[in-house]
Amino acid sequence: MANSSGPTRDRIKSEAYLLLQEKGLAGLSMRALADRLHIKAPSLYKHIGDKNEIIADLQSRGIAEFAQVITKAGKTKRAKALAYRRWATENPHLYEVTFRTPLLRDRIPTGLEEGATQMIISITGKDHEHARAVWALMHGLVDLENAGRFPANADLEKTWRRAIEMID
Amino acid sequence: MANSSGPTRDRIKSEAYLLLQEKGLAGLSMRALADRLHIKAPSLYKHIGDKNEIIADLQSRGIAEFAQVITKAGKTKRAKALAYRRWATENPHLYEVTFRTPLLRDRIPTGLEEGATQMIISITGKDHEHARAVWALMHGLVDLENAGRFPANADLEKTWRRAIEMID
DNA sequence: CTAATTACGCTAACACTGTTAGCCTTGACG
DNA sequence: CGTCAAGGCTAACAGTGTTAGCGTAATTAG
Repeated sequence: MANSSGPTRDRIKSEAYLLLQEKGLAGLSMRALADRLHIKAPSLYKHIGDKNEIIADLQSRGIAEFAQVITKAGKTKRAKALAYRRWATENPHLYEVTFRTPLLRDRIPTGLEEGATQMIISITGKDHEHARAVWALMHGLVDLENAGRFPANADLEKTWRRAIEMID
Repeated sequence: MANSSGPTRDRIKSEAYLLLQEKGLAGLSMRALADRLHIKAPSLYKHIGDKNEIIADLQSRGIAEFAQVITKAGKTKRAKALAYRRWATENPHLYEVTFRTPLLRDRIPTGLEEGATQMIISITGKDHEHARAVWALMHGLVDLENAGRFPANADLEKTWRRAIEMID
């Protein structure tokens, strides 16, 4: 048929992003993605190599978005930390694929990961190791919260306040 | 056949534990588990309700083991923290199912989760919120390390030292 | 002791996953 | 105008958890 508006690689990846945000990582199947583009799943492979190419693209978008959000947040550590939490909470699926899924380093643009790391270091104002500990704290809080690890009656506002005290 | 040594529910769960430790969560399929017990996958359902019953049991074992290990570790915060890391690193699959998989609260013994929480609180010596932040820090470090999130040249010893400074 | 019931194997099947092989039509280009 | 690639398609494979239904061996009831 060679449809006049056949999905290009970019169109597929954009639609994957929307599908992820709506249905989550578990809902992001090749068939569901193909449905949205009004083609059949095997046809996707005329444009992309495999599903990991899509995952890698989503991770790239996630890292870039994340860097944007943190950079634009108020410049205190507290503001940055709360922006981290806010973004992660509002984009749980993107967070999952970006920070809870093995990073496909070979398939994301070079420098992207390093750039995000440098940004965190510039915020903490100290060395790599300190920055990593701070990142781990933020990530741990988000991860445990998103996984429903904290009891329902847990005071997360207060928990984050405590966490921010630790890094200040 | 009604095999004289037919697998009881407990035997299935124990074998699942071994299979998890050997092959990881992805390798823990009902068919692979059945193979080890020399039966076919559908026969498992004569003894257990569904796979989640197995997952819940593994989570229970994980929490119990974890509590044991941390309790028995030296009594300084530093010793406890290093024991946390050690256990997580040596049992990555059990850690994954216990702390990276949604907790099946309805199906684990009552009090088990709360007991583990109390233990952490007793170590930090402060309130629930502080304990949660400390836990999040440990978990975040382990999670990022296990997911290969830190660059290959990262000095993780130093990172943990920094983290321990934060909670002391 | 026999009859009935329960326990516990089995195979076949369903709906789902990512992915490959191979076919066919359409549009572009020499 | 013929050739060829682009990009659809269906059928299929191996894997996942799970259900239905069958058959037989062990246990229990009368």
